[in-house]
Amino acid sequence: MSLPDRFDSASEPQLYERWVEADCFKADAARSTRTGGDRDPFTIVIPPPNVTAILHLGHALDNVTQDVLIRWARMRGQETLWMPGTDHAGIATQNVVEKIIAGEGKTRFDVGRDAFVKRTEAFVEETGGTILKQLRAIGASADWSRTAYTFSPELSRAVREAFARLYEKGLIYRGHRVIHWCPRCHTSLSDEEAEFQEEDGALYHIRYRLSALGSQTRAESLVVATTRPETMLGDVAVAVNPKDPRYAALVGTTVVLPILDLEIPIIADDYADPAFGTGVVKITPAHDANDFEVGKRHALPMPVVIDADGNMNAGATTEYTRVPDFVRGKSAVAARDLIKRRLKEIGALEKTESKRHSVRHCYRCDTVVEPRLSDQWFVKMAPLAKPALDGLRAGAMRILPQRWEAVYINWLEGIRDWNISRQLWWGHRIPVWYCKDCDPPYDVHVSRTDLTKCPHCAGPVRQDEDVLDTWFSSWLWPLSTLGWPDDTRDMKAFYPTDVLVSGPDIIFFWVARMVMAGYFFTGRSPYHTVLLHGIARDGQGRKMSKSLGNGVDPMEVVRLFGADAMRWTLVSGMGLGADITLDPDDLKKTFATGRNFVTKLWNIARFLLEKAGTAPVKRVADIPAAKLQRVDEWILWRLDVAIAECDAALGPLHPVTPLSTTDQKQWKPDERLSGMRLNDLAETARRFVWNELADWYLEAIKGRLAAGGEDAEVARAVLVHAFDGALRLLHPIVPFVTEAVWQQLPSHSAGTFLATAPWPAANPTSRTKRADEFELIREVVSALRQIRAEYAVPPGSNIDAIAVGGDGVFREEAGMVERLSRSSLKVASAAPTGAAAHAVLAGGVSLVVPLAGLVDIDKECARLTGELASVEKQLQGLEGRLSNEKFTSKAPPDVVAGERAKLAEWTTRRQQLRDKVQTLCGG
RNA sequence: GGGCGAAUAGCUCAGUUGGUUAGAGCGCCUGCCUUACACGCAGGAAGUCGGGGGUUCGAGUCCCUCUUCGCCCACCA
Repeated sequence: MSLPDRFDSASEPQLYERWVEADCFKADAARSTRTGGDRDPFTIVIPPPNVTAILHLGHALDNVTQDVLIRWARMRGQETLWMPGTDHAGIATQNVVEKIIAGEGKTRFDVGRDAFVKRTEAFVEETGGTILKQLRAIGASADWSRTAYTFSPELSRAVREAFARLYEKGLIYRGHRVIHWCPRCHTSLSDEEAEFQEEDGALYHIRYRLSALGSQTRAESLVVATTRPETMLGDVAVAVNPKDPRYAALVGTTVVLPILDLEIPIIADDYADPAFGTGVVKITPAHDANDFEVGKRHALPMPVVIDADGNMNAGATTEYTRVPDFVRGKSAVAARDLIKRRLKEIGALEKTESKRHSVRHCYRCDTVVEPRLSDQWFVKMAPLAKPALDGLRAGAMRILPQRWEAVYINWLEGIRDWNISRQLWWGHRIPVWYCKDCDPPYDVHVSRTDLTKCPHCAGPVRQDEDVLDTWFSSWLWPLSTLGWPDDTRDMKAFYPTDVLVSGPDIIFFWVARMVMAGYFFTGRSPYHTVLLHGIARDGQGRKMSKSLGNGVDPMEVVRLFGADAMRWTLVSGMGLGADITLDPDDLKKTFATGRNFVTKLWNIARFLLEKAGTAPVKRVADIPAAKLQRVDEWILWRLDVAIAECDAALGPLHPVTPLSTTDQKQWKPDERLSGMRLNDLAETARRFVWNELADWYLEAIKGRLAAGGEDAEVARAVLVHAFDGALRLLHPIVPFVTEAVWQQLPSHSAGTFLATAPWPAANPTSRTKRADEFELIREVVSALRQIRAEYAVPPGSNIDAIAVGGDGVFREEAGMVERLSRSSLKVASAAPTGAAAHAVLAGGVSLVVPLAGLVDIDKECARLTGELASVEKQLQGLEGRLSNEKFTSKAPPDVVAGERAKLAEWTTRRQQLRDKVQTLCGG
């Protein structure tokens, strides 16, 4: 039996198919302990990618992280569900289709609503879901039989139910106020969707002439500062602070709005900050959220001067008189220049100064958003935020890295109502019908089913034209994908879910809102752990993005090196929550780590199959301890160390301490920060399989395997066991190569998969005296190799080395030393020689290598002396601490005991070093 | 205006509650095509842990401060 030279990554899809055919990824609600089954559930819902998206590195990073956790949980014997699906992505998808239509010289309005929606459906049908296929290619072990879609009939039902319940509880209302409006997308946006960007702008100081000429002693004009002079056409007042003595006398009088020559009042309002500029602020209620509030307080008119396209016009229902001909129809940006020029001409422009300020942009198309007065549906958020805050504080949920908890808390504490109306066509139509014939309060009807006539007067009804914010369906995702609002088996078996993996950029959009929805609709947090990872950056540290074209294409990486190589590189290179930098210009170098590692695993398997064969092996547990060699005990011990460290890296699957306030569990403070360190898992497993199993164990048993007989059987059994254990630890990260190799092991039984094989358990007692002895042997061998390399002892010639240790402890291992160094190293005699000796000492066994003529004694002495000094220093510290009353009385007893033990250990070490220095340096 | 993060070997990054001589991968140097692997093996060089101050027996780790870069939040007229 032999394998090809390299793992063929082109075989990954076939492996994937076999998992799917064997239903390895399918979750069974009946097996969940919550429905009377015998396995604890473990659930992750995927952050649904946009249905038309194609896989980029950010997705890869996010989904590989989830897959590692999912595969780990599955091996831990959990009833594991990874819920896959896509998001209809209202605004994003609509934009894509609009762009296509634009290529035909048309707008969506030319096409018409019904035809446009049909067209978008067809587009999604045709191009959608590509990303799900790509997720398979990177090994994502999701339960595809449950694939969900936010716009499916089932999930749409959940959306309506959620809307109706919130409305019935008074948490959804229609609001008339200034919202963020994207003139390009032609829709309103939530606060979160209108992102700030720093820009260079200007602050224009405009002089408003006082019309109250009665008070002759005052200056006859006021100066207001604005970054948006074009909005002055919509000014209805200027405001000063009521406490500002400079203007107290002017309150109640009027100023003349330049250009329009309209008289507008001077009002007093706390909103005006005396310390800012001149302390006078112009009030444009229709085009500024703050001004709108002021306008409401003072019952001011709210003339609209900028239309839905962002041009200088009023809405159809408003008078045009405020927009003069010279700017009418011009864009706001163009109007700014024209207004500026006109103000200058009439001497009303006092001055212009440059100013850096933040301007809101549409998060989907980057257009500058326009504050706009309109009617929208809002969700009242404060009542929803409360339980989400309490839940985090009670430990029902944790966020890793923990620093994001402050961000989450800060946002929820200052939460504002959520505008959920979008003036789009692609999305869930708002389930509200209006009846013209009824009098209020019967004019608005929220319904779970489509209405064709008014439930009160049976007259004709008209459905709200708007659709819901995409995130209004997303925030229900952990519920809706499991069948909510019905009390389904999946809901019972898998809700609440366990971990949510995402990027910190959507904490507000999605993560926190899902928690709010979870508490509101079910009384429970939808998950107990939020794991936030970093973002992918290019070689220059720039965020990878489509627009910059600086991204690494994961599918290209898969094609070149295989999914495992990519997964390994990502997982091992990513600290908890840290960004990862990958150079898109040198994929070979960037992914060398993963590619090399996969090949190494493959080659260990080749060795095993060629040298140890495929004949059945004994279970290690059935081998009498006396038959084990030192190195066997050593590698078994090292395996247990690796398992324990991997377990520590991943932490607990879920919290176990009951939380009295709900039926959920809570994280205890000490476990709250533990686990989820996937890079530690990778590093620990790599060290074991490469630096211990391959570098030492494999080399050590070559002779034994070749010799055959009973001892060869022992070595075979231990080798298979140790490698099997390593493959289990590694499988969550590199599922393909480990599965391929694992199925070739002599211990494999037909029809079983590593994907569903049990996670190994560490035996805490496997460290033996003989295992420790092998540690010493490693040290000795390393020392000899060092000498050989440093002094260029030719491979063919001998080093006269002497083993000391009384009972010939090293005799059998000496042969191994010879093999390991691949030279003719000989153990010559059993007595130490001369003062010129380099000693490796430990545990009462020592080996002395005479170095006459080889070692630079001075150099070695300097090294030893330095080491001694540092040991002395450490001892001094320990002694100081232990003689400190405060420490010994206040520190926990086990800590003190630990320090005492350390002191003893270090004292011994100091003595050994002193002896060495004495011997070697003669003083 | 407020807050957060980053700065550790040539490069990309680990470094959990302070504690042995600060680690890994890639790159580099030396020697090896040794029958699993040159995508490899053995050995090696390379770090004032951003600067300064402080706490401590002991600081990459804790405190203060400064510098540079990045991110988030805010009614930045």
